[in-house]
Amino acid sequence: MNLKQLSDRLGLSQTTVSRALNGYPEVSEATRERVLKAAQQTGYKPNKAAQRLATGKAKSIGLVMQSAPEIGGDPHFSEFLSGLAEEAVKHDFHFVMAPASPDDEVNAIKRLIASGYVDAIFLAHVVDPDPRVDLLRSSSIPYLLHGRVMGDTHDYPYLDVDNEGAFHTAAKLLLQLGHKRFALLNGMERFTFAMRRKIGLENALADAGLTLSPDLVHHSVMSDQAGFRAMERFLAQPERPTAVLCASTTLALGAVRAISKAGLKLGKDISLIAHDDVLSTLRPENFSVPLTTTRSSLRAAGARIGQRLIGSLGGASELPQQELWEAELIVRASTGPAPT
Amino acid sequence: MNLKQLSDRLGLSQTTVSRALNGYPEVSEATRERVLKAAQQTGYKPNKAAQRLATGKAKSIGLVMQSAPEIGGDPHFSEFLSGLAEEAVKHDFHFVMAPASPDDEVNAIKRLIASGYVDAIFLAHVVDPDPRVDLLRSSSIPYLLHGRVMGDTHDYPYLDVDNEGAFHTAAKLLLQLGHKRFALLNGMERFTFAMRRKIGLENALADAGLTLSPDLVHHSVMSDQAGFRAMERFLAQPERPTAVLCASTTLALGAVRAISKAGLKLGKDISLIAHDDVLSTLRPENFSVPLTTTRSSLRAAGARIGQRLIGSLGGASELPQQELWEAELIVRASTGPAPT
DNA sequence: CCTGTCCTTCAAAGCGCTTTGGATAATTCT
DNA sequence: AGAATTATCCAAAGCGCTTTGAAGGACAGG
Repeated sequence: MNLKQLSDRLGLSQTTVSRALNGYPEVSEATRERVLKAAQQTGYKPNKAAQRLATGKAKSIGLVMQSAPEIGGDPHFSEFLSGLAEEAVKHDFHFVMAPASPDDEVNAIKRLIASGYVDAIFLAHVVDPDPRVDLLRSSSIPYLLHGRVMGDTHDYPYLDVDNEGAFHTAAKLLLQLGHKRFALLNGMERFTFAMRRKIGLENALADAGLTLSPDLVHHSVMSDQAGFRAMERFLAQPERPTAVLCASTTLALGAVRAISKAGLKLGKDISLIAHDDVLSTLRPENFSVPLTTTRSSLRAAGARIGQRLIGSLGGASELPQQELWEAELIVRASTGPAPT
Repeated sequence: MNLKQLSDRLGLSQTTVSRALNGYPEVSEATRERVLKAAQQTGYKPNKAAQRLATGKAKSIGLVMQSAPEIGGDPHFSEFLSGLAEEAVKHDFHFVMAPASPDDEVNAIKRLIASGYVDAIFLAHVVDPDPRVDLLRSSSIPYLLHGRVMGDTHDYPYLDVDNEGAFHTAAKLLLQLGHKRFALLNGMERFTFAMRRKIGLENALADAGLTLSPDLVHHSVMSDQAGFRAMERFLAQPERPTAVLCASTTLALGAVRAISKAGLKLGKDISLIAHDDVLSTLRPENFSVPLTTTRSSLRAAGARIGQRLIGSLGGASELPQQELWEAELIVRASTGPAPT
């Protein structure tokens, strides 16, 4: 069933039917109702591709999804997506996901833009420098980043968590508790969120006249397994750390396991603070020793990004708009005074 | 840059340019090269919406994503997606994801089909009866299920794991070890995968003249938290179970925590077998006591589904095709003889 | 030199929708 | 009553692509 068939059946023109369906005022209430009813009965749904072609709008936002055999699914990704979806479903938007191998992301974005399938583009996992951001900046399609590049040029729209501040605060708490030897369990080095977290920690240490030993810094994907291995390595050092900052609860899971395996008590022999993205399947308060965390909901970020992206399409101001969310420091049992 | 502009610039007709680009034989090699080069230089990318409108094909597969404020991100979902993406990226396919609230999924599928945006549809989280499956069956769009409805009418294409067999086997192992009192930590009751797992366990017990106590069955979302709570409840029973079957490693995570909190030793006081979807962030071999599991990779299933779906569009046989994957039983340290 | 073939290219129609610029009929104003 | 609005509705163009049917040119054979 298409527009033509529907209008033939009603004895009306396509114009009128289209207008009736889309709420234009130039049709009488009587015919509008007639049209609506017929559309309902016949199950008529407009063809989006045609709509898109005619209007240039399609109520869809595009995102490229990194895909490679060695990259597994990321719970952070789906947590974020569920927030985005929550907002999208309210406005009848959908997503177009273009999978791309890591070295082909720029092209994937180009294709996405040119495809005419999407009204706006979302981008995450910002690196520095980031060619994808440059591309988006020079294109005319609306977009929004989750995260930002390094440096102070803030002429592009983003939403980011204050990662530097979060780890700075966390480190300060540990310093106040008397800790001197710190370790960092971080995400992949190339991501700016990881860079900023490291900087936050380093600055806090510098303020206290301390430095971060390169041997006590680990960068990797954020899996349970990676956390375990890295923590085992840390503990094997001649002078082992008494304070650990951890970029995610999944990493913390492994780290905690390594700690108890070594016979150490969390919150006593060793203190740990993890960043908590509020993953629905893994809560820091449910760890055997509840985790002190810097918290910022990934899902909420997704929802907010959806809101802004969809809002900007509705004709809201086009100004580059930035948003920086502070993470909450939540003290639980995994932190305590430095052992003497 | 569109086709018309490109062809004007080349002094050729749109027809010729289109044919050159799409590899038709009716153009001379000389002009084909000229066209290809120009397309490259100008960065011409065909508009997918127009292509779709003209051909009816769009190299895209659709999926609806359940979204509700109370549903968080699901690591299983993203693990599966990464498999699907792996295959899609090979064939330059993309996904169209329509988020829908749980009570609106049928409509979301209808919209997806009518939208003209997708060539095929993928569906997961099968329930029974499942109106979405009925809809797909009666529509003419190619589709594929991950999972299947209950009953023996197998006239629709699916790929499923033999959940019943997996839990049957797992239960048998525990029975051989002398266990008599079983508990089940399952996924949501409405999903057929959960139903089948329960049946597998019940049948194995029945063969041994045992029954499953309703007090020792728990259905919920598969989160760490849910696993913890349920296991605590199980352990509080007057006669506590000595064997536990667990529908996922995330549930097992919480369950194991409850067990150690109660001062019990896994693999000794209590045995546990979990189903392992091979989530990249949570490996059963890395649990403090490595977990005995029934294993079946979700990511592999995603890749296989992508392969079949994309293949069927390429004109392969349209026969309803079924596939049932056996899960591997992998014995590790979380299972041991029943305590006497 | 003319005709029949093949090779290459093109004009135009069509995919299903929106939207511009009228046209017609109903209503109001003078 | 006739003129000026206003309320409804419509024909046709256009979005960017593919594809059908046909035309023009080159080349061989008669």
